[in-house]
Amino acid sequence: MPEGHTIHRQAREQRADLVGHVVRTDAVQDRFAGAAARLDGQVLTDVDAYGKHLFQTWEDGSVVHVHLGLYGKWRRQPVPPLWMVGAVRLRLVGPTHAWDLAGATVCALVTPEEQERVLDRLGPDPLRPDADPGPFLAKVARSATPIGALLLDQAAVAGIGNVYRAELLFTGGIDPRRPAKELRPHERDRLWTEIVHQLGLGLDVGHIVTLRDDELDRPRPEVPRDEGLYVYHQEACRVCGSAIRTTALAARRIDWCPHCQPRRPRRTHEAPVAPPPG
DNA sequence: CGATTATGATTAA
DNA sequence: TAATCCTAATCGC
Repeated sequence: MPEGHTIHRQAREQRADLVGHVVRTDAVQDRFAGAAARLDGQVLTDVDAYGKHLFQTWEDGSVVHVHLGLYGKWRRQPVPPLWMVGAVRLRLVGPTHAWDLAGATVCALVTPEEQERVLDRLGPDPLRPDADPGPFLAKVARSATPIGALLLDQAAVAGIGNVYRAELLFTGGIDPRRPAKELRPHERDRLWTEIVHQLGLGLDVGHIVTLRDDELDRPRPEVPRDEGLYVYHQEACRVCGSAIRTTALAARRIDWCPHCQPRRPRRTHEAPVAPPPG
């Protein structure tokens, strides 16, 4: 179940396996049979990821657009491919490895213009080196939407999913229910830094692992946990032990620590206390 | 073996 | 907000 880091990882692996090679295709599901037949025997010239969207560019200029959605999966196996799991919609067979696609929300043959239209709808992708945080920061500063909902809006920032939004707000120390525009400038900037850092870590490691700065140089505490997460589907906060709270935001569950993510930003330096009147 | 849940997103109401 | 697309793992009976 993929967020942006997964898609970028798969794009990287497909580039290594398939780009520059003649690819044989095979479509098990009828709905994509025609497209697959057209691609069969062509050289795959590029694979690239934007947010959660994957684009494969082929020799004749056509583009395969894939969005895995909630259930979609790419499966990689050696050549010749021996097994087939589920309803495989598209099979790409390269010189050494084959890639099977199943369950994707989107698998379509598009033109470069249609690809551009998809990209136009996306906010900056933190996993792309040229990502410009400007539009994201401006949206946060302007929007009354809860920040926890805005992080799932792919037009605001591309590639964040339900696990990352919860974890990023934890490492950023922000209550997900706070209206975006009420974040302080340093919290906005910090949030973008966290997004770039944590998704980049996920891309390198191959799965979601969030790390707060203060734990970077420290062995992680031996607390039972799923996949090294701070709050998502956790019962107690790994840092302070508080009971994790859960609610729905943008129609998805979100978990947060009421102590590490206070509703009001905690002041680094307490304001001078005014002498009591009278 | 059926019900439930899931790292997504669009469309209709 | 709800229904829908569609796959797979997990859990309860």
